[in-house]
Amino acid sequence: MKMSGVASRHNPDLRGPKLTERVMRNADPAAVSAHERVYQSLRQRILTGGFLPGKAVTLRGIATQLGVSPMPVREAVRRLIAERALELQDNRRVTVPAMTGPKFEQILFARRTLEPELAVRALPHIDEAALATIEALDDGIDRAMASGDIEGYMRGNHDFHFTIYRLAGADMLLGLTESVWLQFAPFMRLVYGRYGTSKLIDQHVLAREAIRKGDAAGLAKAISEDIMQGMRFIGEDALKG
Amino acid sequence: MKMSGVASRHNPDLRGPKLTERVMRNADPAAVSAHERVYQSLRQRILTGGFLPGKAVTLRGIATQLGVSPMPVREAVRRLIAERALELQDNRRVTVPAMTGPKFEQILFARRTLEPELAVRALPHIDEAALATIEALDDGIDRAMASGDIEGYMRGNHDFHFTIYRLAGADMLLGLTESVWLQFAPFMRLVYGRYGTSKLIDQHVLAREAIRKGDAAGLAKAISEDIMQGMRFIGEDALKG
DNA sequence: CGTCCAATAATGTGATCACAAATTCAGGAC
DNA sequence: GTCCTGAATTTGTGATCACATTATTGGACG
Repeated sequence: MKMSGVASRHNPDLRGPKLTERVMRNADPAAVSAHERVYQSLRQRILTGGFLPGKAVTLRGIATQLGVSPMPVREAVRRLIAERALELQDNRRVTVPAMTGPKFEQILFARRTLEPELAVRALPHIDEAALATIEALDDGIDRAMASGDIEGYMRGNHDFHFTIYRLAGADMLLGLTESVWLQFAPFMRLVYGRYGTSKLIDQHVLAREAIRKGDAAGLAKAISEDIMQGMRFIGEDALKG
Repeated sequence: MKMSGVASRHNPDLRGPKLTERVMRNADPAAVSAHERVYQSLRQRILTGGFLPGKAVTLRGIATQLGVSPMPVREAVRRLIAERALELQDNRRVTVPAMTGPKFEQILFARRTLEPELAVRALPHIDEAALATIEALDDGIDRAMASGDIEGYMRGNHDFHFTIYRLAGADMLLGLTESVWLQFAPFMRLVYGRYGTSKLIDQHVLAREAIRKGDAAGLAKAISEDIMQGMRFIGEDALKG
């Protein structure tokens, strides 16, 4: 159980027998740091509802799962805590925070303020190719909804919104919005898991139309409606359940 | 220069001679973690303009300055990067990000959307004691302005706004706002350093009046004006300089 | 069968080491 | 002087260790 002084158990392609013989950092120049990979992995998992709110997330557990040492996990988790995607409670346990009524209401306010703005700013930059991508994403959402693929629906919905928002070229506002999504996604997943995706209505058609017509006011309204509809659906749970 | 296997050079009150004899973690039950202290320290320094935009911040440098090992600094810095208070460039250097025109505009939008809302939400919870605190802070600001104490002015201004905002009980929106402040504070300091604080006008009087009268619309307007005035002043630099 | 309580394991935190990549520095050529 | 170039130093990153604290477990007692 102690396992003292043994060469890295983490990096798979480690061969050298001596302790510091071969650390084998990734030599690829385009390589990305381990904590970045861990971050992206955890982030994606949170956004698609891969973690249950309230359930503890352990550093060593994630590290083993992802085949890295606890170190990069610490940095990734710290980052996600800063973005409020994770929460560090007094007992030092790291969990996905639970939803509360007030928090839900604040998220709704933030979304309705930020996202229509981002969409409107993006509008002039949505060319034919981008529109095609967006519509393909929406079609994927419909398929996921029809087949009850919750994770696919959530990933598609996120991608649909953010491929639009990214085109606004408003990094700072985009960052705020990303943080907001990280905060409600796990809860969204909870509700969908309970009620399924069958009751969902694709509100994105209005947005697609507004984009095609270059109608800024219409796009803002469509995004706002989409937010309201989706959030009302899960909000029925938030305030009561 | 190898220094292998020597007891901690960091924690000052370390006495034990043997390696793992005495790590001397803080035994105080109300103790806060080292990275939290480092975080608060760096954060305060950023908010009062203690770092120059563009200047590199080194982990070991901060660690030495604060008398801790690089470890907690890494976590604090990672957190500040997530809040966009610091920036990790490709060369792996950590710096305070520079201001750009688009970023300035987005910050302005975020502030004008979030802060009046927070103030209005706080209004019902501002009692006599809180109002006294707020007015005392504003008086401090006036003194700092008069004496050209830029750092004092910035700290006072931050505290003035956030003692109000905190009373809104809207943690999530407050977090977004904190992140926004961290992003413009260093630049604000730059401008003040160039032109001084003498041209500033205390716009807080209107806010104080609105609070006393319980006038929500008036408070929102006052906060909005305060933001516009302060940001316009530094914005003259942002877009041209 | 439930309730303590001691022992055991697991977890977050901080320190240190090793290393590759980046930066800085020294000195030589022009 | 300026520009190069290779050595020396510094820096961020990942791994590992040590430790206090928190959770969990396993019986003994009621």
